[in-house]
Amino acid sequence: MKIASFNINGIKARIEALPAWLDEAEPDVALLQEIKSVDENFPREIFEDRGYNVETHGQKGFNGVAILSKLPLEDVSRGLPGDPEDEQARWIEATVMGDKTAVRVCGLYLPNGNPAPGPKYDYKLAWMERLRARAQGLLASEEPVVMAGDYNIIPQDEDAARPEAWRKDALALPESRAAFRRILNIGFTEAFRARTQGPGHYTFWDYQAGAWNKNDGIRIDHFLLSPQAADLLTDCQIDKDIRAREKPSDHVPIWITLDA
DNA sequence: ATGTCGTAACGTTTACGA
Repeated sequence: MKIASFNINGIKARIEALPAWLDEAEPDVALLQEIKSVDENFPREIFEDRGYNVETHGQKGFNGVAILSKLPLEDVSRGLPGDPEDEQARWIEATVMGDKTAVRVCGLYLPNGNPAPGPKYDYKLAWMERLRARAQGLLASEEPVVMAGDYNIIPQDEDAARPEAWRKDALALPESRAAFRRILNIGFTEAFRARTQGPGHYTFWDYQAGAWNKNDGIRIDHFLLSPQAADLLTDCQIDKDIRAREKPSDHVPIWITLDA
């Protein structure tokens, strides 16, 4: 089972590039972030024509997540538990029925949190605590669980080309990194680091200041696996080349394969 | 020179979020 995560930065803007990548990469499941569309306007037919089931959780203008799956989906749930007041569309989960095993798949768009300190940073940290609580609950199922998306977290200095430039940024502040590690510490495995060590691996390059041409990137899109999912992990890669194409997102896809 | 995008709206330009 191939599961990909891709922050597309607007479905309208990616209406050509996204299907082109899907046709090449052929993920069984694609978790999308920043669809920037209400559910009614999401162009589901483009994906249904390719054999995908489409589940969206959108809002007007910003945020928004979606699951595309060629495998059957069950028990779709929208919104991260823990705050009924939270209007932001950043979380969707569903059970993917694999040939051998069912996998609980969660797609997430974690708040950016800048500027820090401030109310946006407080929201980010509170959201991460809700994420930890949900992760704890999912662990209890003792089933394969995958939580993937744009975490807006640079886990370590080696995950940025210029770590000093991010020192005071919400993506890299010690409190942000600690909140991310708290989720790892309850028993989740970061798939990319389970298979690849060392610096120079990025999933995001800013549109500004020629960041792509200078390879001035950061690694902020991640797959976290429960122990039962980590047992099934066979690969994890970043589709870096996508960033050099016409009208790219500022993020590139990251994907895993599971023996499921 | 905060240098780029994408989206929305009291829109042919500005504000906001990233």
